[in-house]
Amino acid sequence: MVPGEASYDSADGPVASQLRRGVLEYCVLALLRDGPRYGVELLQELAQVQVMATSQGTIYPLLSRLRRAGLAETYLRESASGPSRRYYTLTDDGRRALEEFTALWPAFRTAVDHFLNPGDLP
Amino acid sequence: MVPGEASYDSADGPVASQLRRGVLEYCVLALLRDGPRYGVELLQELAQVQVMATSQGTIYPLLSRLRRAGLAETYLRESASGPSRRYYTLTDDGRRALEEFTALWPAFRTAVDHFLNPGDLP
DNA sequence: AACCGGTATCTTGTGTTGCATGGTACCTGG
DNA sequence: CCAGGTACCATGCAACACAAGATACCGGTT
Repeated sequence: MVPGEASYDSADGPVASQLRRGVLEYCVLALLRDGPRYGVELLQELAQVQVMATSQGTIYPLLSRLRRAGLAETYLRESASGPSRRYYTLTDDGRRALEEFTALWPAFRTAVDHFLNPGDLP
Repeated sequence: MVPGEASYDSADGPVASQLRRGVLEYCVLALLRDGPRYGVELLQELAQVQVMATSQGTIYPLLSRLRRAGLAETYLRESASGPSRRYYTLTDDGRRALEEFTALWPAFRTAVDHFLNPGDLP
């Protein structure tokens, strides 16, 4: 069985799924900026904003990528109730990647708005 | 040779490339909403907004998908200078898909802003 | 002790998608 | 007639979200 999926499942259409592509990674980096987090915890925090809700099958490969890419480091810590948790923290490279995205996002956001709403000249 | 690539090429990092995923399709639909367009013309209009600039290797498969999915229809029209152009127009399904995205986009936009900027309560 | 539900991590396989690369064809001007 | 611009399309690859499944630790109940 795969617990925790019933509550945190995405459950929205493929449009939102495609939107999450390439953005989810940086939302996770942003969450790590505020302190160490572990997998299921990240799932819960993402699910608080409906459109970002995702599943374990997405978050764990993503976290593995972050670690392989040197954007995050991990350590194990015992839990009061349940198995050990693997906490993720940002590296300097991770912080730089987040800043790169933060710098690019406004332009992208504006671009999509521009195409969606016809007629908006500076 | 592949002309037109030198000017309309993306030429930005992989971050922007990942951002375009799943959004490019709807930007194209939005452009088609304002009237029929053909491939190279779409490339030029997308390139006007730096971060959306893409290449023919992206736009033609995308347009084929739109047609197969029934979101767009096409017709051929001769050009005054050059080979015939394949113009794309929106179908009713295409208009619906665009509306679906338009309805979802603000929530998504806000969500990313929310994660990037810590501390923003309503 | 044995069992079970909850918590937690990880792997595998699939489908979609942006992109690089390359190929084909049409038209005009020198 | 042939070089260059315009335009379309196909192939192959890599990245990513997701579904589905496997494994394992814990505490409380039977």
